[in-house]
Amino acid sequence: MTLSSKAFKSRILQEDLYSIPIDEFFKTAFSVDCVIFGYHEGEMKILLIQRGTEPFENFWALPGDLVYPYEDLDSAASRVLKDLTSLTEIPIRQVHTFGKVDRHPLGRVITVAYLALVETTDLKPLPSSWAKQTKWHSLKKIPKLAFDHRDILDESLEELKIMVASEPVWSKVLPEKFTLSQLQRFYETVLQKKFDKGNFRKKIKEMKFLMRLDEVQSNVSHRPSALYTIDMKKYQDQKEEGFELEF
Amino acid sequence: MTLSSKAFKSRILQEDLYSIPIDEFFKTAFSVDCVIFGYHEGEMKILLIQRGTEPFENFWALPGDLVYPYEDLDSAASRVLKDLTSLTEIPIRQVHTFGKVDRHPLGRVITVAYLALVETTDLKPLPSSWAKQTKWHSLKKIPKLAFDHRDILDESLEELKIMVASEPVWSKVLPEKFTLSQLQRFYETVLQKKFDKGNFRKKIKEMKFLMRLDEVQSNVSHRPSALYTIDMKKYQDQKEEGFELEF
DNA sequence: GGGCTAATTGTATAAAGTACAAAAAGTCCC
DNA sequence: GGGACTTTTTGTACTTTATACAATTAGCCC
Repeated sequence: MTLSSKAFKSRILQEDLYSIPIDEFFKTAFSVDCVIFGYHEGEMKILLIQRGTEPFENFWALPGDLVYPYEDLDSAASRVLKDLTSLTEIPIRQVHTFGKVDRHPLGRVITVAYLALVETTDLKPLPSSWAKQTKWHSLKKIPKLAFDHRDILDESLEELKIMVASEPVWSKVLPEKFTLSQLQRFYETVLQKKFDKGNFRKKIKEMKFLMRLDEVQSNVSHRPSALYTIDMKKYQDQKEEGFELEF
Repeated sequence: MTLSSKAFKSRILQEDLYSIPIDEFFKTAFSVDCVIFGYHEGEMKILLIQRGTEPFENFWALPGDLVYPYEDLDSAASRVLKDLTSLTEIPIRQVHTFGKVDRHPLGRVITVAYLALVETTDLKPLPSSWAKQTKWHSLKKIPKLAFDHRDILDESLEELKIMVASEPVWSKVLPEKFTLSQLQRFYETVLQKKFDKGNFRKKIKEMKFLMRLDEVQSNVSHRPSALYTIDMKKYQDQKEEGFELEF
């Protein structure tokens, strides 16, 4: 990273190959967009910002930002998430890169989509110069979005559905100690599908890192449920063998 | 796409937010790299080029190129594939985007990885100023690769394994009319796993777009096999319902 | 025709998935 | 304290799917 801009550009390009002027290659901007899913008690939402500038002024859009020159892609996505929710330590997942020439009306902007799953309540609204407001929207009632953000959202939701089969993505949205009914409700919300109670718990127990505690719910007007938690060590083990449930 | 470079840059950036000089954002280059799998009769290979320039001169690397200013991402990947193999109409699949700050020793280069699957024999070697040679390498004997290309290869192979469960990716590497044994051999090669003959054909027939023809092999010194082909219309139908086999 | 090889079909068993019911353990209310 | 109520938890009978393996078939070769 010590070359001058000009030297870097011409060496990267191996210039003799191209008749296009070098600088044309560097009019492309690179951004990340985050699909931040918010889950709370059977409701899935998504965090959107309302744009404060053209293009698409006043439209709702996925939060995103340009990638800084000395910033890893993943870090950029984590930064966007943190700026909006103050949350760190949230796992994020790259979904897809969207690079159609005309996806941004002002010029060439290639964007890498990331997804994250957090508790809905964790939001600290943080309007800024580029966003009039920030708001959770129910997944069932998404407004028309700016750019190709609707495609990005759809693809991210598909990815989330795939992820729940092999990863405890719910670890950040369920309480530290949770019941199997809470877990079932999460799966039913994500996959939009009802499960039989008995059969669900048979299946979910193939996740051997589910640890039953010697503790039960209190203050519920019915038989109290046993509480479970994740054994992260056992999860790592099972992850290495590779496992995947079918729902 | 009508703004001047300067106007575009500053508007994209919504400049008041940043203390980093605008031009710093445009020293990032982005490229596509193609993992071109070549299959032929039970052997899986991969197409590599030997670099003719620094960095990593003489190292083997995945073929790739910068994305042109007015070129879709997918088109860039198709172009790289076509330049090397003369093949068009080959489906390609985006795998992942690699964007670590230090992945390229000369500067910031973000690369989007694509995979394609073609017949090994289709190669037309095409050395150029940036590549000393182009060669198929057996998947079992990959040399040390330039940059982070080994990671890219590994991830693409995983993606290919996932794809064969729900897509007839083999349509371009098996003859137009093929036998179920040829198909089984393909799956065994990709998944590195042997299957029982009878059970494999029971399972594979869940792909309802497999059409048995009224035609058999000839000139084989054993019972001739029935020939099959793909019914693309039925494939589209089944694709919409969504299906996925387990291997 | 008999031998050879791989294709194709079938079958018996094991494992997994599904639907449904019974028993258990709390609270609530009288 | 006892019965009603609710949800958890366990179990069971049944169906479907997966697995291992054997029997039959259809061509070529000699």
